This record gives sequence, C-alpha cells and structure tokens, in this order.
Amino acid sequence: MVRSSNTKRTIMDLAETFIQEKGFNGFSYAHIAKELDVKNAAIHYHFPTKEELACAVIQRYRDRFQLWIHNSRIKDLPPQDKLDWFLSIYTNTRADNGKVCLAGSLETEFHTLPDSLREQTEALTRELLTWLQGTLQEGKEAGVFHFRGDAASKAALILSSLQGALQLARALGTDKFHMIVQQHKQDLLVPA
Amino acid sequence: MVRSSNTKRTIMDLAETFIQEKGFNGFSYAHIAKELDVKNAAIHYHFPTKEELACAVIQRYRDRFQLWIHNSRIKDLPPQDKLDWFLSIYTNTRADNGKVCLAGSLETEFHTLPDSLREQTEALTRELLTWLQGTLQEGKEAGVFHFRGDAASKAALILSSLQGALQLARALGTDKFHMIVQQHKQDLLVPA
DNA sequence: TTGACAACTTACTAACTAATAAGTAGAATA
DNA sequence: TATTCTACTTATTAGTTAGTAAGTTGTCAA
Repeated sequence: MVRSSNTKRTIMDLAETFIQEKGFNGFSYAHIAKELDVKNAAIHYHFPTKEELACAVIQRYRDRFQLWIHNSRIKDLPPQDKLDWFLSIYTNTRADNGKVCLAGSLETEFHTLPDSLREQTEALTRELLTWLQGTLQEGKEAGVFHFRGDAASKAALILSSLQGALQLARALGTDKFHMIVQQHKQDLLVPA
Repeated sequence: MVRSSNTKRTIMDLAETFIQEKGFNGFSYAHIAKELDVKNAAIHYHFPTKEELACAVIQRYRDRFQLWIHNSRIKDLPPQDKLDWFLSIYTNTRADNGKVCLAGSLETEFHTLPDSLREQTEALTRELLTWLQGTLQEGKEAGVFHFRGDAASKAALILSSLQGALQLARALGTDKFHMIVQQHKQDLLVPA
C-alpha cells in the first residue's frame, strides 16, 4: 500500500489524545478509524487489541519523559527552571483542548483496566513522582524552595494537585487551573 | 409487588458506587440489575435514562453536602475541626474500596457527558470549593490557618489535590494518600 | 517477472449497550 | 369484589463494541 508507515504513530497519537480527552472507556477503534479514514480492521492490524494499543501509548509517554529528564537541556537546569518546565507540561496539556494528564485519566478508570495497563499506569505515576521529589529536594538543599516536611510528601501533594487541577478546570475553567499553579509557586518560592 | 420501595434508593446507591469505582462510562444498567437481582428493564422503570439516573445521584450528593454544612454539628465547629471533617470525607472515600470522589470521576469523563451531567458536575464542584474557601478564610482570620495568597487559590489547590490524591492512591497505594493529607495539615496549621 | 510481504478492505461474529413496548402479579383502593 | 396502580418481567430493537478470517493491492527484492 501507498500509505506511509507513520500510520502506526498516528494511531498512537489519536489514542493518546482520546485517553486524555474521553478516557480509556470513552473511545473505540471506530473513533480512531474515522479520524484516520480507514476501516476498523486496519487499527487491529497495527494493534491487535485495545490493551496493547494503550500499553504502547503509555510506554511511549514514559520513554519520552525519561528522554527529557536525562537530556542536558532539562537535567542541567536550576531547580526553579526544572519546576517551571514540569508545570509547563500541565499548562500545555490544559491549553490543548482541555486535556487531562494521562496518569490521572487512567487512575480514574483503574478498576476497569486490564492488568498490563494498571502496571504501566503505576510505573508512569511513580516515575513522575520520583523526578518531582528529586527536584524538590535539590531545590530545598539549594535554598530556593521552601517547604515543611519531606520532599516525598510535598511532591505527592503537588503531583496530585496538578492532576486534579486539570480535571477541576473542566468544570470551573482555565483560570482556576492557573490560580492553582501560581499558588504552588508562591508556596514553594516565597521564604517563610 | 412485594419488593420494598427503597429499590429506587438502592439503584442510586449502586450507581453512585459504580461512578466512583468505574466511572460513568465504566458501568451499565446490566451491572446494577445483576447486583439487585432484577432485570435491566426494572432499572429503566425507576430511571428512564442513564443520564437521569446519574443526575439524580449527583443532585442527592449535593443535597447531602448542603445538609451537612448547614447543620450545626458542622456549621458551629471551629475551622480546624471543619477542615478535619472535610478531610475525613476523602479519607473515608479512599477507605471504601478505593473509591475516588464523584466530582473528580465525572470531570475526567467530562467531554463524554450529556449537558445536564456537566452542569451538575460543575455545580457540585463549585459548592465544594465555595465551602472550603469560606472555611479557609475563617481559619485565617481566626489565626489558626496560615497560608500565603488568597483563600480562593488555596482552596482550589487543596480541593484539586484531594481529588488527585484519591486517584494517585489507585496507582501508588493508600499511604501516599495519607502523606498528602498530612502535608496539607502541616502546611496550613504550622505557623511560618 | 515472479513471489513475498506490508498494509490494508470486506465481511463477519458474539457480546454488550441503552432503551422501548407489552404483558403480569400482587397490593391498595373504591 | 372489581378496579386501579405499582413494580416489575418478557421480549425485542437498533446501535456499538472488540476482535477475527479471508481476500486484495501496491511495493520491493530476488
């Protein structure tokens, strides 16, 4: 066939978008096929099951995140700028059609997901949390972040809030999302 | 028929549980019917459409919340105890089979919901936020809560975090949830 | 030029979905 | 005692779901 070999990538792009916009249970192969202007079976050719498709999407997201945080453009940044970069991921997600974060979407449907997807969701969440915790610790030691308690708790608080803020913004609007982000920056950056 | 007239209430109880455990798109009339040991059509007799059922569930939840916050057992509490009561709602939700909060679940699927459900979700979220904001303001003025910025931002931060924490706990376990709650209490209660 | 292969389509299945219409049994009412 | 009402069941519909099997077509390598 003539169709370029990036069909597989486009399917993953669409699946990722649908998970963030409608949830794993909120889209079907028919939705993807319609967007791509192919038949349902074409999607099954590239990804035999929906489970494999979603797994590939999360794995790619995890790989992307690991690439970013180990790239010197992020790795060598001062903690404040690392935080800004991390926050910008969520801000861009909100700006992109009111998406929510992949992890948050999958966690909400957790009890309906096949095992492999639960494991991928857990791994993704753990990786996000681990990086944020390290960055908070680094910033605290450098004297640029100020917070009580340990970095693990503060990181979990911030991550949970960013996930929740993207969802809250669905009901209450984008300005609420920005209020939350600014409050986090104020809490962290302004000395006691 | 012999069956007691609380069938309608039981249907709503099950629907509420399912939304919190599986999401609106994650359960069907068949799931409810099976639990109740009746036929699908019996559910349609009480709630003609799934939309009406979910609307009734959210409306009941909103009514319940309004009853609580206007009851003197909550209304007359000092701000610290009001906060503890609010946090206990989420702690109990987590303890109850790893449920997430109604608002958070519906927001995640927001783009797939009928209009009436979106409106209910927005109203519920707004009511939760408004009460929390008032309580934070009251506590700040009484000198028992300490936070920078305005109560609106801090309330949005805490609400988003609690919603997110219930979801995070699905992937990372209940201890992460408790860490987040404790961090919030420390942030609010310990003077700068 | 033949044959293998990638990337599809056509055609289908079995299960599930929300929803409806018509019938029924028991309880309450007149 | 007859009638009406409530709370169902039976039976059915049209649409959607993930998934499969078999056939088709264009490309590329031997």
